[in-house]
Amino acid sequence: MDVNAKIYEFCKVGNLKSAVDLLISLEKSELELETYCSILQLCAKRKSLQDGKRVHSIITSNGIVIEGILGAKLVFMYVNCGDLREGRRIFDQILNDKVFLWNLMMYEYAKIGKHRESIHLFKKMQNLGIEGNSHTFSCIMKCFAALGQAGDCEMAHGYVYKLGVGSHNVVANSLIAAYFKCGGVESAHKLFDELGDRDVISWNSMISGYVQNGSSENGLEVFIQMLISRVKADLATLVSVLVACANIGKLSLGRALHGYGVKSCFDREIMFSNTLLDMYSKCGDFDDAIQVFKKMGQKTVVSWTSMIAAYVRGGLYDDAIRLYNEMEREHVKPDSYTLTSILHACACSSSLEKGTEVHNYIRKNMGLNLSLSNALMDMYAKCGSMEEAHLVFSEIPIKDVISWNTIIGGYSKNSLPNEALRLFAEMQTESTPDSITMACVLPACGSLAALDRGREIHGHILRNGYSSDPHVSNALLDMYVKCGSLVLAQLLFDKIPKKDLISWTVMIAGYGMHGFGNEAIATFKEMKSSGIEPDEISFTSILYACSHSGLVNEGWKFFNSMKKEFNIEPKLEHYACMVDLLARTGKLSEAYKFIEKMPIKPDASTWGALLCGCRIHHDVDLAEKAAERVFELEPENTGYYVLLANIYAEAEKWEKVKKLRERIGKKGLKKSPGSSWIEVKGKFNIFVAGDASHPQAKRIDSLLKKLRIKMKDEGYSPNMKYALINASDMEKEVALCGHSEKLAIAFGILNLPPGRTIRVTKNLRVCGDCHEMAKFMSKTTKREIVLRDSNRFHHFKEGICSCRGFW
DNA sequence: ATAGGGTTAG
Repeated sequence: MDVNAKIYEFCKVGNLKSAVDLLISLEKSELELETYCSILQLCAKRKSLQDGKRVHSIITSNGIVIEGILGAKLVFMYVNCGDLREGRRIFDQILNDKVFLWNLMMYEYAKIGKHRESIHLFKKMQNLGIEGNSHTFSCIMKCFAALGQAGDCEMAHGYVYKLGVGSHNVVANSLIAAYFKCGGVESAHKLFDELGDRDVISWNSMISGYVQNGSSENGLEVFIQMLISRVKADLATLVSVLVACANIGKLSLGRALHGYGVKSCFDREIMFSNTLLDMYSKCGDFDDAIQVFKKMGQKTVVSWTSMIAAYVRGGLYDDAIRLYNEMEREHVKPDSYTLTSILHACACSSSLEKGTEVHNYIRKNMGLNLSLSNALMDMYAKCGSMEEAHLVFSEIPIKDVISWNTIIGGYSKNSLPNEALRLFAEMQTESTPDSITMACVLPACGSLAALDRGREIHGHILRNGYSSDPHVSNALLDMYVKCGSLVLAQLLFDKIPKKDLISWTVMIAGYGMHGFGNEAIATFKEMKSSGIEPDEISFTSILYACSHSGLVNEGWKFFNSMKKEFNIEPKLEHYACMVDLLARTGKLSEAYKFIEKMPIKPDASTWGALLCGCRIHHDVDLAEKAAERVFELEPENTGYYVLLANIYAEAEKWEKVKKLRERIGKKGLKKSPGSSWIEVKGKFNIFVAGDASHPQAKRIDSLLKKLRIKMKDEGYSPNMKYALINASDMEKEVALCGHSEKLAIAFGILNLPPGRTIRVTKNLRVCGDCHEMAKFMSKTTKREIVLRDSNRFHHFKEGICSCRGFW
């Protein structure tokens, strides 16, 4: 038998080894070109680059010119075996006019994402006058779509029709998909309407096109049309329709599709099961999601990730982390989706330890991308670790709006408002803020009481039409409340068309902080009658409101209704509110008994609330009891030692003050000096007690002296009731109280136009002497003074304070 | 005598 025929026979039965062995064993052969072709063909089929290369070198050493069909075969072999570079080298070498080969090269580039190279080849092909066919266009459409160039899609569309291949199903289908990817929904639909012969892929392209363009409803509509047209749904159809169900919560349809899929044996397909699992999870049916997960024969990283995400969605963060650990034990490698999910779980459950572990895993195994960096930042921020968050932020080469929002929101929430505002300013030069940015930065204005800055941002919000976003309007509301402008908050609140639980809670808390207990209660009732159920946070707000206005009976009613009416178990903060309320109103022993009977362990702030009440009502004995518990629980908190020292001082128990000072002396007390600030013309002026470094220090001092004399003349006795213990060294301040809030108010009187409200913010609670003086100042200078201390607001007007002594 | 259109997770 002829050698050619022998090799051909080996190739025909797929015996590549024998074919190649025989070829190698031949001396300078006189094989026919077809023989080389058939053996190259088999190499391509087997993807055996090694054999292909051998054959190639034999061809070259036999001095055969590589051209025509043999050249094409060689290119095909190299491309198929994954050596695109060598394939391209030969492709460029041979003069070729075979459309097939051009298509092949274009496809390969498209496959690896080099869409531009693919289009480049297409243009070259056109220049050479080689006409494309349906394959050419389906490929080129995919490239245009991937680059998102809608104009190109239309151009190609016209071109395709001129050549007369447009009616070809494959081309039409790829055009439909391309239009969807470039946002040309209407063009896609028109094309589909005009398409005479719609196959299952035409329908699938429409369904998935709609779903991916955010109109799942339309996708389902097309699916129904498809059923009516009696086109049989395949796996891809089901996957797209399940995604649509997941997007818009169509659980019952999803279930029906589950049944259909099982009947069609798609439940063996991993893609079907994964999509199904995600559908159940997004529709809130965790039990069925778990069932699908359990029954899956094989699980990919996608399956695990979807299940983890399902737990995260349901707030079961510990379960999510548990499942992640289990996945690791099964040696399934997480990808960036898994990691963002698990980081989110760590963020929401404040698991800094696990979060850091995940960060280390990423560092070691894969490196960061933008979503991962954003998720990491969020995790660190939510765990209160802003240094780490900023480190991640600073290492992101190209930050997106989410990166900025995350870092700004992180600083805002972690009480670093100046950092938040600084980054917000920086963001405006480097990126474009969106509505979420507003909701992230506004709390920073709130915590600084930066009303002017807050107003500026409000302007920005109005100019950009962000006001209808509920997050934004709630953040604005909160900002105005915290900046002391309750009237503006009220106006804004009334204008919110759809008030949610947060809007109501912010308003209730606002009324409470400003001393309008009855308004807070009315608002709470209004909220209930509008059909919104309070949660534990709204109860904290209403209880605080009661305590700031001394409404004992109402407070008890709300506290008791929590469990009875709403089945909400009171937490530490609710107990603390009640202790605060009882203690402030002088029911000290009742407060003490209340703490003793608590079903959960009281913390420092519970006892601290009692201690506070003891100061107001001068009960040294109970104060000592409460203080001992506080010191046990929070030995490092300076404020409580100062508080007890003041209680002793007010009772003139100087020996005890001395002893307390000695006790602290051994520990070494962290200083937290009182400071107050006031915003004038957008600039913050910060004052620290006894600090004379302010440029206007002399003017302020002489104004205060004048006021002090006037106060005396009008019968205000120099106030020795309030013992003044200096927080930094626990020494009695013998001289006149030089507290920061007085300085700031005086500065406001000197620098703000008459009639303008003076808004001062203090980091600690207001001092008694300052409180008295502020009353006087409001009367004698005919100014409204709004003072925010660490606890609440004091509105001074005509010698009266809104707190009516509850502070 | 070789390639093609539609498909899951944040």
